[in-house]
Amino acid sequence: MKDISRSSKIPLYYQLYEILYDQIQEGIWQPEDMLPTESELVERYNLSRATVRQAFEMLVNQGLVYRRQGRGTFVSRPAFEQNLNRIISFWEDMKQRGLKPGTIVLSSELIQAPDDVLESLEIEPGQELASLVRLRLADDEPLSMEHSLLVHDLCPGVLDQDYANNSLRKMLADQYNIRIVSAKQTIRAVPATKQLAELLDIDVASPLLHIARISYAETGTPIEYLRINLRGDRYAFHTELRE
Amino acid sequence: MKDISRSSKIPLYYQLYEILYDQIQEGIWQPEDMLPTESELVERYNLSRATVRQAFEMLVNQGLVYRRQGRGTFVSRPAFEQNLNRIISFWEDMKQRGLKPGTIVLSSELIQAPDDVLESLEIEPGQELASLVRLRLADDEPLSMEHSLLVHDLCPGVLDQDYANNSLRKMLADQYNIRIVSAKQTIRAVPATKQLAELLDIDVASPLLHIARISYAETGTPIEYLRINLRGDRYAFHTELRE
DNA sequence: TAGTGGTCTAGACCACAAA
DNA sequence: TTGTGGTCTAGACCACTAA
Repeated sequence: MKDISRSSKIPLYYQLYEILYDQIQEGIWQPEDMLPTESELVERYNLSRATVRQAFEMLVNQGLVYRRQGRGTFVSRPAFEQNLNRIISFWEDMKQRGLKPGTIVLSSELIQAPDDVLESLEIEPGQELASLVRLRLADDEPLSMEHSLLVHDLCPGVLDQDYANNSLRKMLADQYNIRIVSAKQTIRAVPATKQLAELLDIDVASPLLHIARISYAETGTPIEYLRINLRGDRYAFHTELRE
Repeated sequence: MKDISRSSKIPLYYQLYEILYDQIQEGIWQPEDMLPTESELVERYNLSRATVRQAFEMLVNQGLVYRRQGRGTFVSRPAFEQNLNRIISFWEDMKQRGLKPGTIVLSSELIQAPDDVLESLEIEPGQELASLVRLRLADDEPLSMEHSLLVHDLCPGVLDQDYANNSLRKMLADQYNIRIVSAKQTIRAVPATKQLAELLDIDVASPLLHIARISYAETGTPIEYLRINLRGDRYAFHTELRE
């Protein structure tokens, strides 16, 4: 069982949040199951109650659990997939959709920042970016191409990792104490270029869902410029609207 | 100046939240203005710091303010267009984007409900639907094709109106007292059919953003099944994500 | 260096639900 | 009555920002 590291730079409440989050994702608790009580977690992990509550609060804000005074904390039923308002990893997304995720790293290198991302990432011309290109598979079939550009000064050496098996977000959190907490994105429908068509195993000019996303750390600092091209025949967004 | 009541049943943090919320709404602080610090509020209202932080947290969660370690708490700028979480009319959308809206009604008729919408609209086979097809223009150029299917029993005679100049939502609210308050939608990238290509003045198989949306009244009753096909070269969604 | 918000502790009392 | 989460206090130390 995972534990909490006192020496880590990652806040205790966040470590607990990750533990609980993972356990819910792994299905250790099913919808409507009651989670451990606050006092159980206080004892189990040797934390104060306020710290435990802070972790729970994150889960509540995400709609993953709900709390009832006098009763306990329970796993929510999965809502209509809400993959447009929340930042989730590719792996989580595939799991929610019942598909088997796969990743092939196509390239991983340091580059000079191209002009078109300078403003988005709030950096100067010539600054170095870590460029990571990954082909994503769902049930062993190509699904999408992801191109990440990271401000290398903020996470030096970030490319010395194996991103076929590790989440970039997790690496940023664990190794550099950078937590991506918000993002802005634009979604378009675009035709597949010849290169994309080959990689994704579709016809040239087939419709793709194209996402351009800027991700920010808690401080509001831009961390990543991400472009995703998703096969239009294999992927759809689901979202709920309010008045 | 409003104050906090210790005898009230309303939690102290919530009372403070309301005070700050109102003051922001009243424009006492403008975007980018710094709010009082935690310790100022602790003194001013005789609260503990944790209570003050709880009030701030609510404001942060709503996106009304943001906080920066070492600097302070500031009023947020009005957000990046949030056209994926809110139901807005075509008119409002065009206005926000600075484009001139236009509408051409292509067809308006009663039809038997096709099988593929029965479940979505929670109706029986053979039930009558009002079908309304509109071409939408932006700056006098074709932008999208919208096909609405309405449960006719809930709004009889709804098609006896001029939808070139009137909003369907407004008509439902004014004439039938039906307010659409929530919706679920799916967004895909699809190739333009020959018919759509002609209407939208694009090449066959050009990428389109396709939306399928079910809209619900306050009671949770499905009202409308809407399909929109938007030109990929002229339209993009913008949205913000959170952890 | 002074002042900000971020994290964390160790208590306390309360409201609510279930047995 | 017992155990749950909800509210609140009074501290402490840390990380970051700006002067």
